[in-house]
Amino acid sequence: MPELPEVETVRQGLAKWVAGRTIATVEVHHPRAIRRHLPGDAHFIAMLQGRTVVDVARRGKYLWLPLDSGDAIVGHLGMSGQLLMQPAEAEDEKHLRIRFTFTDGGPQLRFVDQRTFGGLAVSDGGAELPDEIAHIARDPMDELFDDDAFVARLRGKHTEVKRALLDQTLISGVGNIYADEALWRARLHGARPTDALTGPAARRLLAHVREVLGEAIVAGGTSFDELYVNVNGESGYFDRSLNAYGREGEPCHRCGTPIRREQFMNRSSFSCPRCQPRPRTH
DNA sequence: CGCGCCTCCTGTGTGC
DNA sequence: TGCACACAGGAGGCGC
Repeated sequence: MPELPEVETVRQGLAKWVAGRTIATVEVHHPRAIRRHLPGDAHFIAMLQGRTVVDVARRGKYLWLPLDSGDAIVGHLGMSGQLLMQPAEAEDEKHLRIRFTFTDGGPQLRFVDQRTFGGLAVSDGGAELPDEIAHIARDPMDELFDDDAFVARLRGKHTEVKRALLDQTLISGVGNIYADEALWRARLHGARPTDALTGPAARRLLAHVREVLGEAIVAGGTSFDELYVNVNGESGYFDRSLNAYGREGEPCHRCGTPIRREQFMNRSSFSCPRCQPRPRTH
């Protein structure tokens, strides 16, 4: 499930393989793959053909490819999206949605997406920061992320701490897996109310978020199945380092208590019953 | 306006 | 063996 470390791994691969190359052709194989782009496929294609990719940028779980035109390709992988570099002769993937070829005749860029929660769009004049991403907060790996402002906003919210970590307008890039991992490291239950967190506790949590994201980037991300791979089709190996996510019934790596699984926000949450006691409810 | 629930989508695994 | 259903979950939209 692509979160910040997986998207950053893809970004690095794309930067290496497509920066500086000029787009020759674009094929759209599925209508849902083009997101929020009202003018349609023809316009999407026309704005991209003949353009040179200048760079590959990321904020949170969003990627964008600034073009020499000043526009940008904006992408989100959703649940199952992949951006793959493939030789022209490679067989089409079952869920191939968009294909880019380049004027140098080298490897193609393919957007492949089983569940079609992901998609690409063209952002008019979005090379610097696409409008489509303007509402997304900076992520904690961004050197301009404001720790003080984050702590103040977090503590000012009237919600549960895991909900806040998943709020991409507060802090971006954290999804279900890394939220659970950061909460485990911080010894906090996800249902803890944000307005009851002390400043130091909020700062410790942020430090743990940053630490787990950093370690996962080094590992190339977390792959449970074939749905997340880098641009060369390779899996990340951070799943070996997980302490909470997906470990229901297995011993906590700190205290040995079996990890519990709870339903939260219509999805699974994993935590240690002993290290992360549930807050008292009133 | 803040908060939280619902929905989109498809392949895989499980239980009867 | 086959069918029904739960599950995976990011994020936009909408209702309270």
